[in-house]
Amino acid sequence: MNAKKSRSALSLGSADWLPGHTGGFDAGAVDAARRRLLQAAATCFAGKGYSATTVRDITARAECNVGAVTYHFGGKHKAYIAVFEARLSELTAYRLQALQALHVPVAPSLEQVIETFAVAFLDPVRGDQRGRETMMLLLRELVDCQLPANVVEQRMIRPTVGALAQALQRACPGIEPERLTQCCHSLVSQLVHVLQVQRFHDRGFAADRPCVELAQTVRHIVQFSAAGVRGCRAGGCS
Amino acid sequence: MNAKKSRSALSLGSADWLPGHTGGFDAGAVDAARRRLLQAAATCFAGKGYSATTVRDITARAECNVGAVTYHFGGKHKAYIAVFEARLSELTAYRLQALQALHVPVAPSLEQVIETFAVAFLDPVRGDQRGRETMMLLLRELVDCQLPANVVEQRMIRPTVGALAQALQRACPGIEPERLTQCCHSLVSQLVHVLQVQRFHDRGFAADRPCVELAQTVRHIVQFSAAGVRGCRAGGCS
DNA sequence: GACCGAGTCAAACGTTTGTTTGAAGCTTTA
DNA sequence: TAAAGCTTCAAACAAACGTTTGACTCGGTC
Repeated sequence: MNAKKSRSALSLGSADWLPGHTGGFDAGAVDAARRRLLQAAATCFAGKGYSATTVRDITARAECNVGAVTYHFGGKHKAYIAVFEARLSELTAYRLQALQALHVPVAPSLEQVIETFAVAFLDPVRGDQRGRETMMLLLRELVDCQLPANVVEQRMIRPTVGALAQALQRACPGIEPERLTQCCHSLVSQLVHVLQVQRFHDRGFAADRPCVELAQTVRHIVQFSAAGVRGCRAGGCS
Repeated sequence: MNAKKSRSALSLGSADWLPGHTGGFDAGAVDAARRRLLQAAATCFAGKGYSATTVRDITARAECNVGAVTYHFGGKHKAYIAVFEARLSELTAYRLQALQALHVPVAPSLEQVIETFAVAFLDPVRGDQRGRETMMLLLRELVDCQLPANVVEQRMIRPTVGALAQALQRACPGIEPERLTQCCHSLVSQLVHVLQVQRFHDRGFAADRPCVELAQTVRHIVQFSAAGVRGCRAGGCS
C-alpha cells in the first residue's frame, strides 16, 4: 500500500526542480493520473484554498479514486506541496528571464525596466487558466501559509527582487541598496494589488463601471513607480 | 431552540452599525458569552482562516458549550459575519478620522497627507492584539472571500479611498480623478504589503537580518509615494 | 406557587473528513 | 507461463465536522 517515495518535497536544494523533471524514474507519459491529480489539485486549491478543498474534490475532478491522492503524494498536504514544486520555479524563471532580456549593451530607461517587469509579472493572469491558477495559489499561500517557512521567500521573492534591484540600479544609479530593495517592494506590492482587484473583478466587483483596463493600470504603475524610484535618489531621506 | 433574531447580518444599510450598538434589545453587560464568543471567533478566524477554524475551536476558547455559536449567531458563517460587523466600521472610522484631522485651514503638504494616512493605516498592528487581529481578518477576507460580495469594498475601501483622494488632491492639485484613485491604490497596496511582510516577520521570516524597522519603511513609502503622486500630475501619460 | 423565556449544558445527530484496506487489473520481467 | 510490481478500485475506517436535541437552571412576572 505504501506510495512510491515522494519526490523532493520542497526540500530547498534538491535537484529535481527543473520543469518537466520527474525525478528520474517512471518518466514520460506513464503516470497520467498523477498529472491529472496535480492539475485538479491546483484548480481546487486555487479556487477554494487549502482547508476548504477536500481530497474528494480533487479526485472527483481528476476522475480518480478517493485514495489516489494518498497513494500518489502521500496525503493532502504533500499534494499541496507537490503542486507548488512545479509552479514556484516556473513563475520565478519566467520573471527572471524577462529581466534578463534587459541585459542589452545600451542601458534601458527606468520606465522600460519597470514596464518590462510589470508586464512579465501580470502576464500569467492574462494568459491561460494555468497562469491564473498559479497566481491565485501564490496569493493564497502568502496569506494562508501552508508551505514550510521561507520557501516562497527563498524560491521566488528573494531571487526576483534581487534581479529587479539590479536592473533598477543600472537604469537609475545612485540609490543605496537598502532603499533599492524597498523600491522593489513598492513596485511588487502594486502589482500584487492589481491581482487582488482583478480577482474582485472576476467576482463581480465594481461591475457597475466599465471594466478596468489592465493596460491603463500598468501605465499608471510605471509612471508612478518611475517617479517614486527617482525620488529615492540622492540624500532624500534617511 | 431557535436563536434570537440575528442582528443585521451585514445587510449593507442597516442602522445598527455604530460601534457598541447592540441592536436595541438586551443591551448592556447581559450577554457576556456572546462577547466572549465574538472575541474568540475573531482570534480563531484571524489565526487560521475561516475554513480551518472549527466551532469547537471557538467555543473552547470562549469557554462555552459547543452549541453556543449556533445558538447566539445562528451558525459558523453568521458568526464570521458578526465578527466583521464590528471590526469593519471600526477600522474605517479610524482611518477616516485620521484623514479628517488634515482638514486644517492651511493645506498640509503631500508628505504630511501620505504620512498621516500611512501611520493611521498601520497603527492597528502596532497596538493591541485586537488591532492585529482585525488586520489579519481583513487580509484573509480579501483573498479568501467569505462575506457577501462588495461588502468590504463598499464599507471600507470606497469611503477610505474617497477621503484619501480628496486629501491628496488638496495637497497636490492638477491630477485627474481617475489617476488620483490609482495613486490611492498605489499607496494602499504598499501599506498592505507591509502587513504581509510583518506577518512573515512574526513567522520567523528574514530572521537573519535585523528586524525591519517599521518607521523606516513608512519613511520610504512616504517619499516614494509623494514622488509618485507628483509624477502623475500634468499630461504625463494617458 | 405556576408560568415563561433566555441561556447553558452534555449528549447525540447525520455528514463529511483524510486515510487505510485488501482484492483485482495491469504491465513488466524472468 | 509464472512471478513481481505498480496502479486502481469499492468499501470501510476512525475521527472530526456543524448542528440539533431535550433536560436543566436561572431571573422575572402574573
